[in-house]
Amino acid sequence: MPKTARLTSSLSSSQEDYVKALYKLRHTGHGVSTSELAEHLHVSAPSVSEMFGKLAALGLVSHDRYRGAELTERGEAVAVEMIRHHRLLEMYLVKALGYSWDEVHEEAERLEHVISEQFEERIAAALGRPRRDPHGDPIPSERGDLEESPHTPLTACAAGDLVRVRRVSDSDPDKLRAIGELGLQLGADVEVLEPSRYEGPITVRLGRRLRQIPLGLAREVFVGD
Amino acid sequence: MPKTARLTSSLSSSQEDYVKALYKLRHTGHGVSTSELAEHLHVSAPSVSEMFGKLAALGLVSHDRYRGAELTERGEAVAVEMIRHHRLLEMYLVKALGYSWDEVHEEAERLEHVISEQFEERIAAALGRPRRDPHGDPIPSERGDLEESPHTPLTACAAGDLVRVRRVSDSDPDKLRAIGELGLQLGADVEVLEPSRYEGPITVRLGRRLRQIPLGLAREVFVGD
DNA sequence: GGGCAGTTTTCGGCACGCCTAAAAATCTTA
DNA sequence: TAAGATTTTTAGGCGTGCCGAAAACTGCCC
Repeated sequence: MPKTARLTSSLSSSQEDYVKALYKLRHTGHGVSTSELAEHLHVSAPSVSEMFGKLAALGLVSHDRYRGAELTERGEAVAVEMIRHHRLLEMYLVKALGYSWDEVHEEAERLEHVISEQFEERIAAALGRPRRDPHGDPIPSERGDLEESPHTPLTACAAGDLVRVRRVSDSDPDKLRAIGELGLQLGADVEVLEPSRYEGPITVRLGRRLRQIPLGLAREVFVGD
Repeated sequence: MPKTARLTSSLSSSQEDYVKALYKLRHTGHGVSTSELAEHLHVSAPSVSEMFGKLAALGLVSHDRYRGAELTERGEAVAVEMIRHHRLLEMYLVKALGYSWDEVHEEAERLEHVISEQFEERIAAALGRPRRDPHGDPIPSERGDLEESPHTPLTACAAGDLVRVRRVSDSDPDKLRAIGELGLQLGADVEVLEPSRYEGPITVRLGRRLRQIPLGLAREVFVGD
């Protein structure tokens, strides 16, 4: 049985970005709308409409005209492969090259489109095949299995809750940096002293220190036990 | 004094490839010809002609119509920056990720266009700021200084010469692999027993072993003392 | 110095990925 | 359910990087 060629062969960076975005937005009931994807990728609706056609022709997307698009099984496999690249790269940049968690996204975003399977394999091996990236997001296995991300936001905690930081949203580098400076590293133990009131900050205990976590940051932090 | 922005900002991968090629072929007396560059890059002459215009408009190239093109000082700085990226990446792939010297070129070729200055700096630091890449080619300094490559081919040696392998041409991965398998690593001590006769192999002593080096491989190996 | 070979540039065209404006379809709601 | 609002698609255009064919130029040789 010949080893499967990389799924992403012959896709352009743009196409890969569309596939990734479709995966990220897939929650949306039945298909991702043109305008939703356009906003997410900062392109116009016609650009998305056009790309839907191309990706459908490639068999990566099923497109109900005027309704929305969804990844096919093959499209999903491509997306998961891209996510594996991205998260492994982020982990490698942090662990091997000393990047901070707010610096990795942009670099990984560019690298993920050009690395070979060999590169992927080598950094995975060098890292000891990690299961999570620096933000706590799960790294898909080589076979494409992908766990779910922790999803209880710190804002959902009640006074007295004892929780551990499990994941931070990687959407905004500035917020990531701020969260890091507050000491909310992955694995940090947090006791919630006072939940947010009137959109104000959450008061927590972190080790011996008390901290006020602005609501805007607390929403980016996800916890578990 | 503000730090100079990266010279390669806003250049496309193609443009960077043209600049690199112009640097590589620069020996050619007065300017590189359209057809020479076209052949080197596997594109048509019209494509090169067009790109000469664009690079000239960017101030990276000076173009004598119908005569040929040469890098300007700025163009040369861009080329050296690309070469620094490329050679640092090759070294990193070998030293940090276990690539062999015949596997690195292609990967570096793709990565060099997308890495940030931060990435460059981090891998340079991780490697201890190496002066040579895995093939023995000099790595330009951050300031753009570039030594010359060793250039005495093994084929120029006479019987009895005691030399050391200093550089191997990185142009052909297959030859590189073959050269490695013969034991001609960088730094290897070689005694030339019998130079090539009638296009036949060169006989050398490598440690305790005698080796026949086919002429096609010997031409890729450069030596010094 | 004129012709001719070979090289270089111009011209017209194609695919890609993007855009705006306009047309078509769908959704909403009175 | 029909008009108006919204969304999506089509149409037409632009820049990049590539191509082949044709025109323009250079240089060499008689």
